[in-house]
Amino acid sequence: MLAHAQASPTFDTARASALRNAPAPSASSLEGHLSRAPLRSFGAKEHVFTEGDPRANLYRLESGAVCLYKVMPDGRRQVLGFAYAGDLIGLGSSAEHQFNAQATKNSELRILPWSLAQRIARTDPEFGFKLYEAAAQELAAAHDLLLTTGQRTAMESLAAFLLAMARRGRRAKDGHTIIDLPMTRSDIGDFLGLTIETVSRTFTKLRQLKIIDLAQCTQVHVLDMDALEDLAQGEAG
Amino acid sequence: MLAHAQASPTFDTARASALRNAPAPSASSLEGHLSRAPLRSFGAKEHVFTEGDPRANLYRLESGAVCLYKVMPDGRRQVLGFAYAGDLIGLGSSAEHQFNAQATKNSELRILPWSLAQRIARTDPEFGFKLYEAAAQELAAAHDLLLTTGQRTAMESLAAFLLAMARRGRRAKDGHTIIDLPMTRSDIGDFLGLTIETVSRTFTKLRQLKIIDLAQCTQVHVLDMDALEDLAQGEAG
DNA sequence: CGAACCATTGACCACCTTCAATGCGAGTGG
DNA sequence: CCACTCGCATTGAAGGTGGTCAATGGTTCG
Repeated sequence: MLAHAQASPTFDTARASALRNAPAPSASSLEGHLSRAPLRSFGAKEHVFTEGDPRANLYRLESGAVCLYKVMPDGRRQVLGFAYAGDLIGLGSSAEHQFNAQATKNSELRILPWSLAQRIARTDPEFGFKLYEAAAQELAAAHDLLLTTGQRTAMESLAAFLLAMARRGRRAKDGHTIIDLPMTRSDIGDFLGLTIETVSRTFTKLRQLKIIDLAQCTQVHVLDMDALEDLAQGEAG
Repeated sequence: MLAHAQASPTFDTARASALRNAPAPSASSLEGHLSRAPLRSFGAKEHVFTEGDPRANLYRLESGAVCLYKVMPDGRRQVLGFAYAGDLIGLGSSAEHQFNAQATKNSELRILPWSLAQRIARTDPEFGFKLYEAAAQELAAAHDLLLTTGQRTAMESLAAFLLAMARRGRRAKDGHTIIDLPMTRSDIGDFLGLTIETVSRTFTKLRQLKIIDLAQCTQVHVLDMDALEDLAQGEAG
């Protein structure tokens, strides 16, 4: 019998936390090169790149937030994740980007041309391995999201999502956690594979269950963290 | 206005094709080390590793097929992908495996301890970059699957899945493609986020629409490839 | 031959979507 | 200052897609 370890509902969209968690805090080669790379600003709603663009650069988000998504011909959208400060953007193996990256607010990114990156990778053994760790981190996040879109109900999805956001926000106040949601209901819906109406209704249900409280629609107070965790794992009715 | 490039319904589960497509056919370092790594056999239904196991080894599948999946506490299962000969298994950034890998038939895998891999990566610049490319390839597959589980209908999902399988099988006969499905309806369902009943019913509908024909339940004849492609992109009723 | 597993089909129903109306807040211009 | 608009969130009603439960048939294996 297979020992089913708990599937952790992390959605850890921290794309380069492998980097941040590096055992050696001495500036890694990737870190070193990136910190010297030129900085560019993007306005809210501006695209860093779109699907089909040549994959010319590796980016690191310095400030702001970026939404990664795919679209179908009829406009249906799947959000793949959100990037925050410190995250690498533009990892991939093909010649062209396979998804879109759009700043959700004013953002600053460091830009490292892939041509240069490949040159570095050829001489610096650590560099390629750092890239690998960042990609593997993203892969784990994608796998977590797959569990949600494929198996979880709307309630379970939103609970798992809120837990993941709580884990990166972690602003505690008078006992219970406060979560800031720097994205719209539409972003959340397209992330979880739900409509905005379902997202909104599920927020309402969570409020009625006294599990969360909504100060504004962008700020969630977690009243019962245990219940939220049970919900995310499908252990509640 | 954003130029919406066609979202390619690939599901390219070929995990290490970055490797196979390497421009230099000269044995890469990864290739070289792996070809010298010890070989181990796994019987059908045997697990290569399970979620929570220490991530001790990097594997390459030499023959057979391996199913990668996550499970929820109540038994719901999400298949993340299928690995075939040549694919790398066991990529990740955490200390423990975050999903299960189960041989679906008798399989042989080469085993390279991560401790050794990290030592190689420290000296061989190409090695880490190859790992990165393999991880990025898997990431793209996961993103494609997300589009399916998150946005596509059952019909669209199955069409996209069949197209992806056709792309890797490609056995043509008297004009139309033949697809072999080396997995059960349950595997397909858990992959696409559907139940086996829905998968079965959707196969039946595709047959009634004269888009496919089912010789056996494991062999699909594609009668109308264009219609299948339209379906996968949501461009048909 | 029986057992076990898998696939198919049917009936029913629940969850989520769709369509629609309302409310709310920010930004803009009269 | 206020009316207007626009975008976003919420809520309601109706409908459909896919899930659940159940029965049947086919295939493989012991």
